[in-house]
Amino acid sequence: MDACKVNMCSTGLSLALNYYGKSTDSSVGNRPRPSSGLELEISSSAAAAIEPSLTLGLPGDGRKDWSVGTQSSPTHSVMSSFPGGHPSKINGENDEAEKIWPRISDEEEDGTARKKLRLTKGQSALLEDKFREHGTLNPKQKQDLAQQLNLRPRQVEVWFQNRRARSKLKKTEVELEFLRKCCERLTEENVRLQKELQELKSQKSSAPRYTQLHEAAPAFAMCPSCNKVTGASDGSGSGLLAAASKRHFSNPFAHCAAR
DNA sequence: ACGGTCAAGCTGTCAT
DNA sequence: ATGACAGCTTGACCGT
Repeated sequence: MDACKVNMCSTGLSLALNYYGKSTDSSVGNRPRPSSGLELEISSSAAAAIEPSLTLGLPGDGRKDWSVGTQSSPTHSVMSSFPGGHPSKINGENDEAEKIWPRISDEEEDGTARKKLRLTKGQSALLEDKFREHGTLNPKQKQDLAQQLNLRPRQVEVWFQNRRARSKLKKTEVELEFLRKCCERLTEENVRLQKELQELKSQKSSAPRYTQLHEAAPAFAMCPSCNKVTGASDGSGSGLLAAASKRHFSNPFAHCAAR
C-alpha cells in the first residue's frame, strides 16, 4: 500500500502536476527522530551555483513502475526535475551540465535511452550543506529546497533518505574498525599473558626446592643456580611468586644471571 | 567485464 | 489510516 503511495508520488501524473506548479508530495509533518551521527560526515565545499539536472527516462527498462507513466516516461522524464521547463532552458548553464551529463536526443527518449538522474555538483553541494544543518527536513524545508534545486520534493526526500543511510553505513564502518583494533589489542595482550604464564609455570617446575622453601618460609628463597639462600630483602617484602607475578616481575636471582 | 556509486523503488515498522 | 523513515534492492552510469 505504501508502495502505491510512493509510486503515486513519482508517477507521471505527479510529475505533470508538479510541472504545473503543484507538488503532490503530501507529507504532513516530520516526526522528530534521532538523526544519524553527523560527526562522521565528509565535508563538502560550500554550495556552488545551482546547476540544472537531468532526469532521463526510457520505457521498457524492466522496472515495473517505469512502464506506467513513471518518472522515466519519455513524456515527463526530462521535465520532472525542471518545473520551469526543459533543462536546456534553465539559467543558460546547460552547456557545462551537458558536458557532464549530455542531454539525450528525442530518438533516444523514444527508444532505448538512458534514464538515471545525476544530481549536479551544485545540487549535491547544497544538499550536503542542508544535511549538515539537519539530517531531516520538515515539509516546508523540503519544499523550499526542492524549489531552490529545481527538483521535486520527492527527489529531495529520497536524497536525504539515501544520505542518512550512507551516513549510518559510514558510522558503522568506523565503529567496526574501532572494534577490530580493540580485538587485535586484546588478542595480543592475551598471547603475551599466556606466554608470561607459561614462563612462570616453567620457572616453578624447574625450581621445586625453591618453591618448597618459599612455601615453607616465604621470607627466604634458595637460588636454584647457586643454592644460596636469598632473603626477601629486595624491597618487595612479598613472596617470590607474588613478586614474579608482577607485570614486570623482577628476578630475585639476577645476581646469578649476571655471572 | 566488473565493481563501486547513487537515485529511486519496494516493504515493513513506528508514531500519530 | 496515514505519513515518515529505515533497510534492502534495483538498475543506470562510471571508472578501471
